[in-house]
Amino acid sequence: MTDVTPVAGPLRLAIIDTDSGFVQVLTNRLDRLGWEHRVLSSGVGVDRLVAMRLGALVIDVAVLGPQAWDYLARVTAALPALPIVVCTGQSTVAQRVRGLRLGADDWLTKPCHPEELIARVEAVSRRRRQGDAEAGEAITAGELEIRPDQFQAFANGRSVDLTRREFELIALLASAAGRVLEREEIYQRVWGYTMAHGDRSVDVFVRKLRAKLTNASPDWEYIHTHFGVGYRFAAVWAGEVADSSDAAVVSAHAPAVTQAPAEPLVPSVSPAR
Amino acid sequence: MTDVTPVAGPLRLAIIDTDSGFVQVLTNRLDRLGWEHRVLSSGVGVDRLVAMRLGALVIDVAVLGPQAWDYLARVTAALPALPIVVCTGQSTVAQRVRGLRLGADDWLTKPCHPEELIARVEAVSRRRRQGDAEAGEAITAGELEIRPDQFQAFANGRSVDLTRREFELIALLASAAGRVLEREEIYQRVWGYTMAHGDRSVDVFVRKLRAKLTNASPDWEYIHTHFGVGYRFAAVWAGEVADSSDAAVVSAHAPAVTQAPAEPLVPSVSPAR
DNA sequence: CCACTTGTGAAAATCCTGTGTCCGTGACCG
DNA sequence: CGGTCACGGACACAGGATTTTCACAAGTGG
Repeated sequence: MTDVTPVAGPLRLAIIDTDSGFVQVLTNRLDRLGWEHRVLSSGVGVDRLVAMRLGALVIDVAVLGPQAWDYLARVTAALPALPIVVCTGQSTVAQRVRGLRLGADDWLTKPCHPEELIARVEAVSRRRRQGDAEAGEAITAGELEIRPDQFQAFANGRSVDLTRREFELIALLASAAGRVLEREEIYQRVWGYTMAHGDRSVDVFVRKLRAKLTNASPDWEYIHTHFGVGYRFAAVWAGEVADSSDAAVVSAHAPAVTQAPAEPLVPSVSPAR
Repeated sequence: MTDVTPVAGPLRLAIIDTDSGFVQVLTNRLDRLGWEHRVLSSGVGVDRLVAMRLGALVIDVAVLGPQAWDYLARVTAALPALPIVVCTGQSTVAQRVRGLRLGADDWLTKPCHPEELIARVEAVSRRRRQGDAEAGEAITAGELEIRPDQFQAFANGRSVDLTRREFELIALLASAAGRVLEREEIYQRVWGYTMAHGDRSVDVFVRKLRAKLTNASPDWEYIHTHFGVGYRFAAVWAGEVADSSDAAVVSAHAPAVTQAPAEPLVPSVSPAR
């Protein structure tokens, strides 16, 4: 059996710390692991953090002084999905509890071994990724095949020519296995940070996706809108549209019948090769 | 400032430890928090753990002796979604790294403050819920199935075509499992803010719901009015109503627990009971 | 019978999503 | 270095879908 759930791949992480000795040792280790990293000597704006598209953040709250709590709160508010490991000197139980409650995922006391820090970052990241479909497994639904290994979807063997964002969006929806996903959740998991009020990005990308999908696989509908909620992925055959008769009949009282045929079509996951 | 993502509610957790003093202090604190807990003095079979439907597991690997690693591996293999916090005495960096790589989410060294342990359990659980499908389980009553993952209710497999508010209302009522809910409370929990005096929104939505439900499942009544109080959800068979009298009387007052299986508590929400 | 509550139907006010267009950025190319 | 292009993101608008509000009718309890 699988004994260890490996972290999918090298992480990109930022380290906010000024302890040069510690940072030196740590970055050496990270280099050997092939992890991208960036060392910051002070709290940078949340916007900057967002732009870095981090996989995890390691932070010594001592660097931030009295504003540490506030900073931590702002980061976790803007990037709820970002794993945060606090690694700092002596601290009281109350401080640790406060940090953890504010959204930190782990709190490690210096001096500490870089290997342990890395293991903790991995442990936290592992949790975050879980829930997403295992990377590397193709998802098939209708005429569509979504291949994470290629960052691309195919319809009848031909590439749908999705951009990165488009691919991530369709992959997320498809991996949700028929569940309705709210815009907030979609945004947070694809874009990585909290959606600003009134942001229509998700809608816009859904439109782009639908356009490309309709083009590549005209007889199927894949992304369904749930008014006031969000979107749901499901492959539905839409080749024969009998709009003339039956639709009119029930339109007055039974609007539900629109999707009468056994709809709960869940995408099937097939093992990647 | 402010928002600390709170753990949704009390967790159910198991503690594998033999240190009676520590366990005593910890369980006291847990009781005050209202968390369900169970103390085990040795590693129980993985099947037993599965049956407990835990929200988290706290474990002192010292209790397990040399088989600790193997046990940890088996647990994480069987319950990859279960948050695990190791809380044990002195350990080496290598041991901690091994434990974390094996799937433990956190590793805390005794002696430790129960509050910190709790904060760490919360931190880990917070992550888990984020990744996991946070949608609760479906609720079934009469011909009706309420599916939180779809933001929709189904009657005999067909969608009832509820709007978001309608869905939230029926979901709230149904999850109250037969309790009468006052309008104020309903409004507060569905709309999110306090009801203005004279607002009839709840009534209006109940009416819309009844219309759609009657349409989708004519032989059942689901929402019952309690004059001067509020509404109550309960599936009641109303197919053949003997017009005489007794039948009507019964339907009006009977507790009518045609609910799903027998669960005194909420019908069926995921890990909670 | 009176004072209140709740059920109804429809109009009015809002909110939501689909769509088209425009703009800044960064990669690529001549 | 300037021009082009693909992309991601920001708006604005329009057509619907949904939610609120209102005025009344109907029902309940004392």
